[in-house]
Amino acid sequence: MGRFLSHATNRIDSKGRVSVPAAFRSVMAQSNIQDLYCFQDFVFPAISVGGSDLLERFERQIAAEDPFSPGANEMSLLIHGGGVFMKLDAEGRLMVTEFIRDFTGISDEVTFVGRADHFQLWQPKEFQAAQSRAREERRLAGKRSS
Amino acid sequence: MGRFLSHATNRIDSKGRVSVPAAFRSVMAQSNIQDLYCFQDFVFPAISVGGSDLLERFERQIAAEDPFSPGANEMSLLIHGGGVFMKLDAEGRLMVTEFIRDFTGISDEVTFVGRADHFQLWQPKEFQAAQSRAREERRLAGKRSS
DNA sequence: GCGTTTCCCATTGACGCCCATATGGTCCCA
DNA sequence: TGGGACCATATGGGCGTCAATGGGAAACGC
Repeated sequence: MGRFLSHATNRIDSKGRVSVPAAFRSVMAQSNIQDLYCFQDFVFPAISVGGSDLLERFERQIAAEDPFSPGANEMSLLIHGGGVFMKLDAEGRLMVTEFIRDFTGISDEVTFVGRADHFQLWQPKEFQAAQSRAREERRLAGKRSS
Repeated sequence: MGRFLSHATNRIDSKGRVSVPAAFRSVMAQSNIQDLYCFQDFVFPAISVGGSDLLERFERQIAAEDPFSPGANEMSLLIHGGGVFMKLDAEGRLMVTEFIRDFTGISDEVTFVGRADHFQLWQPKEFQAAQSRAREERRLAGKRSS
C-alpha cells in the first residue's frame, strides 16, 4: 500500500545530519523497515535507500543467474561493494557521510526522492536536471507515437 | 458519467490554501475518489490531479517493461519522484505546497482545468497562453486538412 | 585526550482541524 | 414580480500539534 512518493529538500545541519521527511518515515514504519540499506544507484548519481528486502531482492537476482557470469559478478560488486547499512537517530535524522557526498555531490542540502519501494538522496540541482531530462525524453517519445 | 469539465480560477489564502471548485469535488465524490494523486505533468507546466487509479495505470505501464531498464527507471523518476498523494481539508481546500509552486509558477491564484478523468492546476497566465497556442495550432491543422 | 557520534531537549515555524464570515444565487411566497 | 429567507461556495482566521532544525552534553573510538 504505502509507497515512497514525491520529493522534498532538507538542509544538512552543522553536524552533518539531515531529517528524513516525515512522510517517508511513516512509510518505513508501516513497512516495518528499520535497517536502511543504502547503495549507489546503477544509473543516476544518487543513493538509493530501502529496507533489507531490497538487498535480498538483488541477491535473489544474482542467484538466479550463473554465479560465475560477468553479470552476476558486476552486480555483486555494485550492491555489496557499493552498499551499506545505516540507521536513523531518535529524531529521524540521517548522517550524511563521505560515502554519500562523494557519489552524489551533496554538500549542504539533500533532495529526497520517492521511488515507490525505496527512496533516493540527490544533490538538488542534479535531481532537477535529471527529472527534466526524463520529461523531455518522454515528451519526444509521446510525439513519435501519436 | 461525471467528467471534469471547464475551468475556474480561485485565490490562494494567506495560509497557502485554495478551494477546489465545487463542481470538481462533486465529480470526485461520485467517482469515489478520496486520495488525490497529483503529479507534475509530462508536457505542460501544470500539476495533474486524479484518483489513485491514475498512478496505478502508470505503474502497470512500468511493470510491463523490464523493471531494470532505463526507461522504467526514468518513468518512475517522474511518476513517483514527481507525484504525491494529497488530501483536501474539511472545506474542500488544497494546500499549495512548494512542490506545486515550483513546477507551475503558481503564486497567488490557481486555475483549475478539467481534463475529463482528471484535472489540472495551472498558473492562470500560463493556462491562457497554452490554450491560445493550442487553439492556433488546431486552426492551422484544420486549414491543412480541409 | 581529542574529534566524532549518539542521546537529549528546546525552539520555531508549518500544517491540520475547527469554526466564522461573506458573497452570490435560488426558491418561495406575498 | 419583487423582496426576503435560505443555501452553497469561497474565503478568513484561531489554535493545538507535529515536523524540521539547532545545539548542549555525555559516550565512544582512535
